[in-house]
Amino acid sequence: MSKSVSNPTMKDVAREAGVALGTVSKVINGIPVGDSYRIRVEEAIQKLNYRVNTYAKGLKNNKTYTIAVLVPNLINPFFAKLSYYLNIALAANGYQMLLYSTDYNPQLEQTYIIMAEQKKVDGIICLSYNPNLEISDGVSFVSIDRHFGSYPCVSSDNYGGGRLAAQKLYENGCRNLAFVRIGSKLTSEPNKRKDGFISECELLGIPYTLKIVDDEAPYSEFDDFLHENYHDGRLAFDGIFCVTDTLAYQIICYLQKMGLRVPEDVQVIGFDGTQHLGNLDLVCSTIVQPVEELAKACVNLVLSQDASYASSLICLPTTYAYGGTTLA
Amino acid sequence: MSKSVSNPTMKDVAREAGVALGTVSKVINGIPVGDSYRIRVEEAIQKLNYRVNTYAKGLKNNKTYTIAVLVPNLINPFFAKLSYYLNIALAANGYQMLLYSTDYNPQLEQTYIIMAEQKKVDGIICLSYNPNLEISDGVSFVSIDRHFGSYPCVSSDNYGGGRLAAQKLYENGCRNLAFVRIGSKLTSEPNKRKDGFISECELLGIPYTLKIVDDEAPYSEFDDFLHENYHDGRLAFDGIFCVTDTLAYQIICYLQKMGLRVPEDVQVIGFDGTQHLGNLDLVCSTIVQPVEELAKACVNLVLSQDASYASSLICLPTTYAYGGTTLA
DNA sequence: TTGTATGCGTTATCAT
DNA sequence: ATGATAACGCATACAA
Repeated sequence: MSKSVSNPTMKDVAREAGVALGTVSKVINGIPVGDSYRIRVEEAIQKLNYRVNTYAKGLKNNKTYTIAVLVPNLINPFFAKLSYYLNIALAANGYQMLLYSTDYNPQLEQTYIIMAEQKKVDGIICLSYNPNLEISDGVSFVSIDRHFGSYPCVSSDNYGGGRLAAQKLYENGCRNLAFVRIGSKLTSEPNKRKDGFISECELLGIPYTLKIVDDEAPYSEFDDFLHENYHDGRLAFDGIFCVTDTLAYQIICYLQKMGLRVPEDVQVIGFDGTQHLGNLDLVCSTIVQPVEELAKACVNLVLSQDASYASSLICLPTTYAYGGTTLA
Repeated sequence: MSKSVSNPTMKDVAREAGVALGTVSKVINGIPVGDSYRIRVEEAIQKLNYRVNTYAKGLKNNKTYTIAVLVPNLINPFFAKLSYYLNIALAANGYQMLLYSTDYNPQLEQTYIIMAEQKKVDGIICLSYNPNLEISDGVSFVSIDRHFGSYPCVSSDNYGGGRLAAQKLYENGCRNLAFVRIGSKLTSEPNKRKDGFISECELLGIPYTLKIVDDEAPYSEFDDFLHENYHDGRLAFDGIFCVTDTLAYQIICYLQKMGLRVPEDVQVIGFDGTQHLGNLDLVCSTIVQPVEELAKACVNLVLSQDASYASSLICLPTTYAYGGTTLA
């Protein structure tokens, strides 16, 4: 009985305005109706504070104007920033965002994919390292940073970024480099940071050392690594490329504890472009991922059901930014 | 025709299994049916890769298992962390999260509220400073940090946090304090940080200075403020309480540029408990907001339609954490 | 131009 | 225990 009070429907609006159901629908969807009708309907909508029920609408249209976004978490500033720009890019296109935080848990990822499909989202944007994700046919799916079956993938130019890092260290006078990463063995786009780095080192003809530790290993392994390469007050390297800014931050702490000065004794470059507290200084000199453009690319892809993008890899250019841990 | 291929419905499952529609529904909802039936239905579901359409379900049940979350952005680590824990707390209750980033734009906030209502979410959790937000009757609404009409509000114990800051500075030997904030004039819970601070200073009988600058003012006003209180190589204060960690970070930069040592010459306390890069060291000594508990409280409130919580204010205790910018 | 009737996928109320 | 059917709120093809 009080149904009409708590949740007015189109029927209530029609009754209030004294018109037929179809007329109300037309007014709502901007289909021309007689002015006097339109005004009466609009007044009734105001009066009842009517809101269209997007569930009923979606049921009819098979369109929900909702995109699911799966990220590992929102604690990592890169994921947070990405989610933020995804939200904005989606909103600009009239879409809303269902956010799922997966904590890198493959089972959870699969669960969320299914939930999203059940919600009949118009597409899924997903940052996952899980190679076995199952996505139902016909779902518009875009992957970030990991190439997935026949789905399009958006990523920074990690290879180019790796080269750029080596090049910048070289330009700043480094002649003996190290690359450090904590690393998933899964093939994913960020792995190419190493490849690009190596390629550039060899092009430049300078020696380099790699230190890649297991996903589960403690950070202290890096401390050990540094000490192993520290003799007579000098580090074996004069430049270190870290696979992320977070790692760079750690490495810098270790270096400072060893009494080494950054950048005077060792220069350090990270990757991501992370800023302190979200919008202040850079954490370190870094290869910046174009997060806003990544987000836009994802949204464009997921919304354009253009099959010609299937299997394609969209690589966006990275840039170098000085953040105090290199000479320039 | 190929409808059944792209998006199988319960009807398709029923046909495939050779049972009636109602039987399928029962299997899906765990209502007991004959074993042989259940198995046939389950097989058909597998075979067709059937997914319930939550829109149709929501239409029937008036329940969507979706909560809308409105935050200003995900760039600020506090908001990001809050959203993260909200997501987790919601998931733990079987709810999904529609995230809206408002950029402090009141018009956008209102638009998103309406969108959320149209999506027939089961509730809204909102961090907004907009005093004029309109929420439809019957919508479960929880506010964070700002008390709103007759809706429940969840917040840290900002008053207690302010007192705690003054107290800790005093314990560490400070005898002349300053409070700085960049501040909305809107009444909101965080304003109580100042009140608590003042109250504690007066209790302790120590002098204090307030510097509250306009929302729109540049940060450099703080630099000016510091210089105005800097004479003969000494700052007038020996302890500064900053309304957020972000501001504390800035203040510390200014102090260091002036050649002052933190914490030897001046001690600084922030508010929030922000960590560098999301999960590493604290930015500064700080009053920590219990973000995870805040999130849980919001979720409990928004899900429990208990009217007795109307207008109530849930204040969660803050704690002090040493972060290197105080003596202890 | 306006009103009526049907169906979207699901659940729940009935008979069977 | 199972199967047929109405209803949820909306859009649309069609009739008036």
